Amino acid sequence: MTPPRKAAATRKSRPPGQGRKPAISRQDVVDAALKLLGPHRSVATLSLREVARAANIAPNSFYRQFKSIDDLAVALIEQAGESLRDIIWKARSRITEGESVIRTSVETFLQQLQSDQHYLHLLLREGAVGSAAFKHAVERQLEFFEKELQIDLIRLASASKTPIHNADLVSRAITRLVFSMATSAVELPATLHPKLIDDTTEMINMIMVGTQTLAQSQK
Amino acid sequence: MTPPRKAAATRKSRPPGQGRKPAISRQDVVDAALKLLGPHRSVATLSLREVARAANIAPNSFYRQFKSIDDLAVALIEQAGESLRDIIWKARSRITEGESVIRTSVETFLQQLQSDQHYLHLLLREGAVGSAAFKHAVERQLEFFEKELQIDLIRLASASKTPIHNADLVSRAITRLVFSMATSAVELPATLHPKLIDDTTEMINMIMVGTQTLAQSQK
DNA sequence: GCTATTAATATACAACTGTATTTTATTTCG
DNA sequence: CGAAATAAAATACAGTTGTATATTAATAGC
Repeated sequence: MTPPRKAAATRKSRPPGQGRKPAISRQDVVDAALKLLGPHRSVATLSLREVARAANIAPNSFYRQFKSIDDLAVALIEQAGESLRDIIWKARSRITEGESVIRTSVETFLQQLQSDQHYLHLLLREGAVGSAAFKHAVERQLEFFEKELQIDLIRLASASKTPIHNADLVSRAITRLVFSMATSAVELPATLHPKLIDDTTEMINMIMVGTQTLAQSQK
Repeated sequence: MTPPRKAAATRKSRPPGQGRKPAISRQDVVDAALKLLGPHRSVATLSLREVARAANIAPNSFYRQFKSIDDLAVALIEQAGESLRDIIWKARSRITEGESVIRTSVETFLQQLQSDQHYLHLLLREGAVGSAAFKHAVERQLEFFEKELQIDLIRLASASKTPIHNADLVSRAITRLVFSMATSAVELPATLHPKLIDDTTEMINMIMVGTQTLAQSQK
């Protein structure tokens, strides 16, 4: 379908001198890889030739876009991160009502996971396997998530006069928890998703109550 | 009356009919695979031939011990689970003092991770990639961990008169958190481990305070 | 000793992998 | 146009993979 957003031009567009016009773009290769992947297929199992086949290019043409499969994987992760940031944004815009911030966010997150352009799964599962560059790329995206969450938490705290203790740890813990639970969701039948949402919400709630209690007792 | 019998074989003792004596055991193959693995090598990258080579057997002899590489992987996970249970036991025996239960446990966990017989890493990282059987095996070991933790939590709660709310969710959340943080530890230089222990301890502390506060407010 | 039974190896094969080298196609500029 | 430059494909190669089939080795019971 439509890739969520055009990837920021990581490569500067070369000055169009003379020569043959490129027939395929980096994004074409990424899209081909994405078609191969899915909730149950790991990026580690992709071979260069297979991706090239899916993109309808000769094996060697792959090298013109990426220097290796790992390079491709990193690009995939970065796009997944963008997709994730979209989701956060969506969740935020759905709040504002009198509803529970936590629950709404968790729901949005898991809904997006189901609708699935194969993006999120990469971030969920593959942070601990693969090349160093790959792992680092995943770590970076998670940190973005944590950062944004932390800002939200602080804003929320000052708005509702409920103090917060160690906002950085809170956001980190919540991030880890949500990602871990979401990973389980992928393997679960959809009928159990509501319970998983309940559970996750409750876990986060514990952390929030905990940090608030600690903040008050230290005042 | 019972005739003296030879001690039970390691795994499946096959009825000792006639025929050639086995030269290698399942465990030999597992050990060979373990030597290949390590904190930065995923089980997904093991090939049957490579394992056979490491075990000094012909590729086809592998099939006598395991029906596939996935089968081997499941066996690895189960042994990792046993190792994990040893760690828990060790952590428990180190408590009893007046020290913090949480901190001592987290410390023991991470120390074991460093000393490393390559076992734990499997459980930490690979729960979301690989075959369905493999993922299920990992999930099962994590559930063991959760179960034991839950029992501990309940015992602790009734001993210290501090009530606990949703002990199952608490143990699940803590398990996920610890595993996630431990996964990060593997990639981190050892100098940062103390901070990571501090952080993890604090996160767990938040959850504990949260559940206790909730339990009291609901009384 | 002979034979049945099992264990392990040897050989073979087709498929696939990553990449080096060569060839062809297409475009732009002088 | 023709030359230069670039993109893509074609060809080739050495390596690995999983497994099917056939062969050899060793043991236990008769």
